[in-house]
Amino acid sequence: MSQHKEPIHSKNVGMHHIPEEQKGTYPSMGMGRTSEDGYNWRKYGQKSVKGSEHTRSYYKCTHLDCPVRKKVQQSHDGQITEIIYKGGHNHPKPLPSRRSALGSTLPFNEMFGLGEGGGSSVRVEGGSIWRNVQPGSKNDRAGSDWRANGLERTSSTSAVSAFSNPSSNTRGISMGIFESAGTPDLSITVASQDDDEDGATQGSISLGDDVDDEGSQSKKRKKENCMTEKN
DNA sequence: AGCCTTTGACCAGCG
DNA sequence: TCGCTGGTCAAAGGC
Repeated sequence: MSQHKEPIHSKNVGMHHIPEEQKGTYPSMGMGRTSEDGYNWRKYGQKSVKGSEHTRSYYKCTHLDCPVRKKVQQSHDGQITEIIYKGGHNHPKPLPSRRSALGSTLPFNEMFGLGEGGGSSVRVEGGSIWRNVQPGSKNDRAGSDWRANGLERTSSTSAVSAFSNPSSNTRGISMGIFESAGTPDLSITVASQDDDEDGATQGSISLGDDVDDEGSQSKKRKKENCMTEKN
């Protein structure tokens, strides 16, 4: 498997500044089937894109009916330059006891290197998109791109502003939520800092109704209902 | 025994 | 219409 793959790969999302905790959280899985979001992912493909400058890996949520797919683009350094989620989970997070749902407890900002301003961008297509804006970083451009893409493919109600006030985003995390076909349940939550019990993780994202914590979910749900008024 | 990773090939969409 | 890129599937191997 990927037990002892390349250590360089294992840090993926963490970029360079990986807290020990995170390292510990990522025992030694090459890329982790359950990484950032705490879900189980199965790699189903890999391709070199952009002249082999970047490698794009394709992951699928291993859950039975979960259509969620994830694209992880990383440079030769093994650094994740972009993570793209497609769709939303329609199931709760798998229990950590199952196999390796370790990332479930990872701070959102850390798991993507947001806290450090690594430079990786994460976006969620087919439902919600979010990323960290890193002024001065190469991603700056990507930012525009991302946005364009998001709007492009999801020209629905842009609840962006109504969602999370861009002005109060803790670490410059801008996010937008869009409704898309095929993603009935999708909820994205950004715990700025004043938010609820997400205190443990200053930034958490929940795609689809998956958050395991019910408490916070209740609150979140309210928000979600406001914007993702799917039903 | 089961699940995941890896690699190659094939297909679809776009320029 | 041809070529290229991106995305997905399937088979084999490994842990």
